[in-house]
Amino acid sequence: MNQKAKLSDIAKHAGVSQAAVSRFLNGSLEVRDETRLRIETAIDELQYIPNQVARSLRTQTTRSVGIVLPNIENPLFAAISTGIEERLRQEGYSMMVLINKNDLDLERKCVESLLGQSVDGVIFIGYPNKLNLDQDDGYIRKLLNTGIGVVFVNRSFSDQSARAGISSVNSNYAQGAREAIHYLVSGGRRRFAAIMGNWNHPHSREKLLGYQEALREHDLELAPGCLEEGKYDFDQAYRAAQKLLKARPDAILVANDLMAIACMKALGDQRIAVPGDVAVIGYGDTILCKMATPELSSINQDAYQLGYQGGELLLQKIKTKAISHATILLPTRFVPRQSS
Amino acid sequence: MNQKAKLSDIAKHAGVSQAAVSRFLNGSLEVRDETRLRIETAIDELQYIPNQVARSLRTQTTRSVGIVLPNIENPLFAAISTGIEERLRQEGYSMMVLINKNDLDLERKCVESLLGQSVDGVIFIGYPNKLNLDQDDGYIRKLLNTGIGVVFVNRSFSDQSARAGISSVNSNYAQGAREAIHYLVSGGRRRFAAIMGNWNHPHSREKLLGYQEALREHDLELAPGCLEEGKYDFDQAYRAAQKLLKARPDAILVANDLMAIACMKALGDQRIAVPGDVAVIGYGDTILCKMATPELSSINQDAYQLGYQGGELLLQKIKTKAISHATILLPTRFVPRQSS
DNA sequence: TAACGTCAATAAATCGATTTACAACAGAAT
DNA sequence: ATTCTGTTGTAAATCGATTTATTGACGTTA
Repeated sequence: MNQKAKLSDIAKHAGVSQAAVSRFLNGSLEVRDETRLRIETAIDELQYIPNQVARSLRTQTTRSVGIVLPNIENPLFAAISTGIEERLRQEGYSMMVLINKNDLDLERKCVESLLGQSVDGVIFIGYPNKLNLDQDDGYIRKLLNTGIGVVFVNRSFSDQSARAGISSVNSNYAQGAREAIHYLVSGGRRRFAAIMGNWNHPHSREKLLGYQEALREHDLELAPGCLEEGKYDFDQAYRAAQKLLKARPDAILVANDLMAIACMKALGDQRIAVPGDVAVIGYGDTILCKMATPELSSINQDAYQLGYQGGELLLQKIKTKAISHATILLPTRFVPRQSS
Repeated sequence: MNQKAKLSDIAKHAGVSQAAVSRFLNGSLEVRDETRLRIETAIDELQYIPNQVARSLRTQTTRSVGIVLPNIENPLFAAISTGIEERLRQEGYSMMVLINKNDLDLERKCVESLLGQSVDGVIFIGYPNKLNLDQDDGYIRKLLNTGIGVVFVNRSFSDQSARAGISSVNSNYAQGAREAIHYLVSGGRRRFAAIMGNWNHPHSREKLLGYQEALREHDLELAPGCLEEGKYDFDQAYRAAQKLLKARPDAILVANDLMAIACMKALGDQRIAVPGDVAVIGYGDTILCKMATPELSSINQDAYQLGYQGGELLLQKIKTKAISHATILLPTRFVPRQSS
């Protein structure tokens, strides 16, 4: 276990001052060719790697950001994280991943931990399901008060007052939802039903609003008994589909692909043909769509891009120290496949 | 944007020395009740949060570890990461996630970055596909030389000499594979075929060896033309399945669940009944199994536990500074469902 | 009362970088 | 030769905590 070299060792070995080495490393000011050469060989020979901790202490910047999300196993969040990582790595930032398990108390602890670590920014992904409006954003405001950048990706604001200073990237959920309805109606479907996520989940509501709005344009509506809550869970969605069938719909809109597949399974088990008798539309256009039989029509949401843009917004905030905020709304689009 | 309080502010505000505050925070030595009280109120009033960067510089320990993995979107890796995060959070460690994209050069850069950040340990998950044996573990040895803990999770050693000092947690891939064969044979299956991942992928080989070993015990074997490479890809697996059908197998073993579903789709498209004509077995026992129709038999691998144990091993290494290494092999087991 | 031991509090050094203020030295202009 | 400019190098301060060595207060014992 060899001792790691530090900057003063390099300076001594190269016969120059520490400041010279530091300037060389950061390129802030020029150094003479000869000096540069000696420093370079010294760094090479001693295998010097700058100590980022010491650097952070002095510069008050860590080149690291925190990512807070409900869980990594949700493919949507995983894809968003990938996009973020890609953009951040391009600029040499690294990312600390904290999991809030959909629990606001845990999220508060994550934020406190991040405050101690002096990250340069924080990205919140997704919306904690277990939601108490009153306890929400005290810690988020505290975060903002320290002046570090905050970005929401695929997350709505519970409290509008917190919006100040927070940039966000979200999907235009209603848009793709409307497209799907128009497609189905022009294909002759008339009796619509829907399986949504959680009633109080903002994105679930947006999707639903999109469906309803487009239906109204065609003088149609979701009849009573044609709306169920699937809680984003496979088994619950299966049961929800069974209930919906009593209303004899000819098209079922489902808030994500996983539940849509559960729905198709329920239909199959009842010998109901897809798309013959009933069309099924998922949401997210994930890899699951291709796997299903018949292949699942869905609404595409570019998760990677969501993350990439989120990373971009955060970097801008960090670099410009801007107090203002940007709001990006990425498009969604209907992707027809065999199930419709 | 209020200035954050630092330790010296607390000391001044409470009328004590910095050392007293530090001792109070770390509980290393006792402080008088009265002093303790004054410090506590000072911390409370000034909303003090210790600066982890300064602390790290002084103590030479960051309470953070690096996680290096090919990508987050693979459900196996995501589940492993979740297990790691859980165990690390229990001890107050946080995790930096670096993605190597299956590229050893990128992985080297990840490691260099981690060296600069002075993480207390590094966990490598999974095996980089693009593999050049000669260039492999220079940087891993460098990592070991600095004395920080290294743990492999679900990753084999390319170079046995590097094994010294590295702890590892892996699945006993062959075991579950053998179980599956025994089950199928006792169910009357005789003509076996397999779709593996990549030929040179260590885990793929382990699974295959398990299959072959168990087949030999029954005086059976994988006939020529009954082995295809699916590259862990849906479409390739679909084509691989089509080819295999020429050999008229009555059971197909597939190296992961995704490819197994592709295989079932290929069978369905040829009007071959599962499990009537052919049994299909996946690997991983992921959420996909329940989604498939018929539900997919698979071999369970406890990914979360893999990660949790990996975190545990790393923590032990960090705390004891042990040079020795532990090797954990977790069991896998066959889970029969409708497809067999 | 002097001497001693205990215990809590303090002042100052330290971790490894960056950065400020200043010195040294070169070459150009006077 | 002297002064001025502009460049490059240096010493020392700094970031915010921990930790060592030391002091000081207090109680006990001889």
